[in-house]
Amino acid sequence: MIHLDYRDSRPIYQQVKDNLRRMMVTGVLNAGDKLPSVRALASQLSINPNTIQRAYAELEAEGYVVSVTGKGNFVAEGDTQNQARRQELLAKMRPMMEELKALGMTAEEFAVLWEGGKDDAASK
Amino acid sequence: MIHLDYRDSRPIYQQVKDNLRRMMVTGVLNAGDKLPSVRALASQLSINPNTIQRAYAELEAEGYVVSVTGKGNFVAEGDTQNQARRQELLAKMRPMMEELKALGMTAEEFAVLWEGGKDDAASK
DNA sequence: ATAAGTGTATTAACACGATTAATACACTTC
DNA sequence: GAAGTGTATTAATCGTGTTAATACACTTAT
Repeated sequence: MIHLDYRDSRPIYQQVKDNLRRMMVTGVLNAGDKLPSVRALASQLSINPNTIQRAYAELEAEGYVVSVTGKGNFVAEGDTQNQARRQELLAKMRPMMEELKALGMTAEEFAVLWEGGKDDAASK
Repeated sequence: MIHLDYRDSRPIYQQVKDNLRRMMVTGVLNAGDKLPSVRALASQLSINPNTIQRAYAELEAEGYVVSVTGKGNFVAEGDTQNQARRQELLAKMRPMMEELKALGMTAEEFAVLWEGGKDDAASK
């Protein structure tokens, strides 16, 4: 079941996306399952259908969902999901890694980081 | 010399930051050098002193600059610069790496990525 | 074929946050 | 104490992201 939190600063469509993604990853929803129609889900959550549409569209772009005009939205195959999501994350990380290289970071340091690097998080 | 481009969508303070950082990294400015005062630089670029102040403040937070009230802003030591910039980048990357782990990405795959991974960039 | 369901596209209103400005305060040096 | 420096606070402004309103296109079943 999807639950929205209006005190959360994150946009609605993002909350919907995360809810659905979690349900798909955890097996609450399985490949091939039909998702609620944009209007049905919008009505159920008392929000605009376009907001659901946006969530579905982005999930499709990420490979989690397959949309078919006139029929509905369906959960994509698991492998497809992972592949697409990986590409997305890696695309974001690549430029940062380039700069880290330029700053002299070594492959060894990076390997350590992948494990569970203990650093002070100096986020602004 | 700092040059601003008002057709650029990036904010002024960001352009100032990048200009200064580049000058420091390329050796046009060296550790210990005194930077122009916030008012002087603002006047020279015909912008508000607060904008320069913000640029300097963020560069200081990133370890590139040291500010001393009443005296001025100075270029920090090179090592400090790198350390701070690394921390910043790693802080951004960490959550992404966490998700990649959850998606089943292995240390080996990641090591390859560090080298020069050949992928299609599926940026939306 | 037509109605009722589905997803999609376009446009506009709205709100919030980032950016910049205005102004006053605090410190250092001469 | 005057003239330089950085700092803090507040407010105005402007963009952009988010959501809504509405119309369009496709599929299925009656």
